[in-house]
Amino acid sequence: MGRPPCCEKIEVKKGPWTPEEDIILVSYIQQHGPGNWRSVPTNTGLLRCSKSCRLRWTNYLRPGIRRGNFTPSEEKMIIHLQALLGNRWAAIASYLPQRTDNDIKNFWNTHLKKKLVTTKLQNGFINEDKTNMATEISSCNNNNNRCNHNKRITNKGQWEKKLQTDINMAKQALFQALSLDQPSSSIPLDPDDSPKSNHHSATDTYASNTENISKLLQNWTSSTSSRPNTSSLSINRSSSTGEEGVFDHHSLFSSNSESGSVDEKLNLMPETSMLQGESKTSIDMEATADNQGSLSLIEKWLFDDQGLVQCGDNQEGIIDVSLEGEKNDNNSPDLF
DNA sequence: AACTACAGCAACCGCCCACGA
DNA sequence: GTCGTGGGCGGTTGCTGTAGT
Repeated sequence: MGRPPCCEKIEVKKGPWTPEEDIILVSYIQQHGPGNWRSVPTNTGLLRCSKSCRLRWTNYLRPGIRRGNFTPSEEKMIIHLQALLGNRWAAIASYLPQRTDNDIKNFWNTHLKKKLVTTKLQNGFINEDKTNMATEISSCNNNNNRCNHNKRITNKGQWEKKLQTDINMAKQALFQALSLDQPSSSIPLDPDDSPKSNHHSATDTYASNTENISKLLQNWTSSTSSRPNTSSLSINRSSSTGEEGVFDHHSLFSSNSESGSVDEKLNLMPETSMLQGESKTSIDMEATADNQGSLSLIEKWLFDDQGLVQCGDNQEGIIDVSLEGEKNDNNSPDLF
C-alpha cells in the first residue's frame, strides 16, 4: 500500500516563501510549537504542503540558524566530517552549530566537492589511507551510487554501534580540525572571519535573509502579550522578484534588539526552549545558545566527555583530507 | 549595452526509516 | 501487524545574479 501524499497536490503553492507566509508560520509555531505539521496548513491557511512548512521551519526559520558565508574553519570541519560520516548531513550538521543539513549539503555540492575533485586531480593522494578516502569520496560523490555510509542499516544494534563509532571518529576529526585552527579553536562567528565571499551576497534576497525572521522571532518572543495580528501586517517586501527585499519588521515590532541575542532571549522562555530542542542534539542546543562561544561549548562537550579520544594517541583512524595546505592559509591551492 | 553561459541556492520530490497509536 | 506522521536523505529543478563575450 502506497503512502498517501503529505497533502493534497491541488491548490498547493510552490516556490519561494514570502515574508507573509513566514510570519504566519512563525506565529503559528510560536503559539503551538513545532509538530503536527499536517495540521499546520489547515490551521494557518497557508497554501503550502505540510512538508514544505516543516522544511521551511527547520531549514530557515528555526531560531539560531546561520546562513551562508561558511568560514574556513567550518569548511574544514565539513570536509573532515564528510570524510568520516559520509553524506549524512544531519549528523554533520549536529557538529556545526547554526548550520542546517540542507545548507551544508548545498555548500558541499556547490563548493567543497568541486574543490576536492580538483585537488584529487591535481595532487593525487599520497598514501593508501588517502587513496581509500579518495575512493570513498568519489563514490559518495557519484550521483548514481549513494555513499556506503548512507546505506540503510536495518539492524538497530548495528546502527547504534556504527553511530557510536562515527561519533568517536567525528570527535577525533573535530579535534583535529580545531587544533589546526589555532590559535583560536573556536569557530569565529564574527562576520570578519574572512568567510568565503560569495559572488553575491546570500542575504541579498529575502529568501536567504532569514535573519530577519530570527529578529522577528526575537521580538515576537519578547512580546508575546502584544503579538500583532498577522492578518493586518503591513509588509514591504519583494521576495525574489529582484527588488531589494526590505522586510520592515521594525514597523511591525517596536521592541529593541539590543538586549541580547535571539537565542539568549529564546532560552529564557520555556516555550522557545522547547522549540530549540526540536530535532537538534543537545550539543547543538548548547551551541546555539551562545553565538559567541558556540564551538567552545562543543569543544567542552567533546573534550570533557569521558569517551574522548586522546589526541595523538590514536590518529590512525583519522583521515587526513588534504589539509596540509592549511599552513598557507585560505587561498592556498594546496588546501584542496 | 545586450546577450549568453554559468554558478549558487532555495525549494521540491520521492523514497526510506523510526516511532507511536 | 498496520497505519499515520515526522524526519532524513539524495537528487533534482528553476530562479536569480554574475561573469564573460
